[in-house]
Amino acid sequence: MSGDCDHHGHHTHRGLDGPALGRALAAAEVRCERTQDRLTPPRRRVLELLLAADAPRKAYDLIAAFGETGAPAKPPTVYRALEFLERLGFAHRIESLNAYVPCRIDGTHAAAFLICDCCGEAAEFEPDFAPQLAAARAAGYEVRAVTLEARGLCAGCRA
Amino acid sequence: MSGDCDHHGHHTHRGLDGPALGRALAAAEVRCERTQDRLTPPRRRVLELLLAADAPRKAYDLIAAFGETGAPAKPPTVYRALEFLERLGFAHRIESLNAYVPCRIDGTHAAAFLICDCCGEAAEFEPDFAPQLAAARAAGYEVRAVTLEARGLCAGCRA
DNA sequence: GCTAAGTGTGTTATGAAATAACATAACCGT
DNA sequence: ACGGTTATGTTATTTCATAACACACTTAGC
Repeated sequence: MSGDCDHHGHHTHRGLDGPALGRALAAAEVRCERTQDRLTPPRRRVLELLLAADAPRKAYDLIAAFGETGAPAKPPTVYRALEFLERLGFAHRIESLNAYVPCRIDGTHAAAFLICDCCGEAAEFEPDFAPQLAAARAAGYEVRAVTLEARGLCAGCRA
Repeated sequence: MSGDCDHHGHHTHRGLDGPALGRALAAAEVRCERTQDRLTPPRRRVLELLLAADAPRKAYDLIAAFGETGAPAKPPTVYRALEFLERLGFAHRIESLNAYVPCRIDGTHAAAFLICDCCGEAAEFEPDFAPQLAAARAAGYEVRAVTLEARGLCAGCRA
């Protein structure tokens, strides 16, 4: 599925680097300071890896890439960091991919993705969950978090 | 999360048994005959286990429960059956639970669930994905399947 | 009826994803 | 300094899922 797509050269790199990456990390620092949360080195490193990536990243990819010197991390290090980042809304887990992306929209407990089955890209979009939330309320549910994952083909891979 | 909920005795059993179970299986047979698909013994057995369950069922639970005599199945047997049942719309995988439920609504490639973090129940509801599909189209995506999973508390566990 | 293609199953083994459990260290209010 | 709380390091294990290959069943064409 991911990686199937080498029949086009259409992929814009979404990963951040250099100054843009630094700014994003700095912004995260600021947000954490405000809420008294601690963007510790392992958390910051995992966020950096997510922000720099062009596509959803698997936990074990992050584990392998964790050490700047090439040394891998231990799994709990990365899973704990991911848990923190998700909790604060800096990252999302894409369940149907077992992979993680940095949040690109900043809606805290709701996320929606368009996932291309051909090239593996996952585009986050602003979700309008009004009808679903209404249905949930009608059923007596108190909703705390919602995720939507749509699988299909992106514009580039359809062509 | 699942199983946390013994503070109420409010859970209606949703699992089918006896005649109702037989009718559901017979209906599945008919649907398969129409489309020239084969509801073979292992597929039928896994569907039966799902239909009889009161809650989402894990793959390895199904594996353990597979044999009528207590003998477990081999993992591929069950995973293949689940793949078939999902493909035909008889079952859904709930990604955030790594678990499976029988389809209770019969909308083929869309599914939406309200999942109670307290008691583990997963209620399927009729999804209205119009706003999300519109957003996808606007982004140039061709959507093939959508799933939505809302986590929270069911009416019983809120009380 | 034979046979070849396609589909489904049985089986062994392995790979991938996530967490349990416990020890150690850093932070922070008093 | 102290004790509570939060975070990390480390080992090991558990849970989830699939690869690979042999065998069996169905079925369409001959």
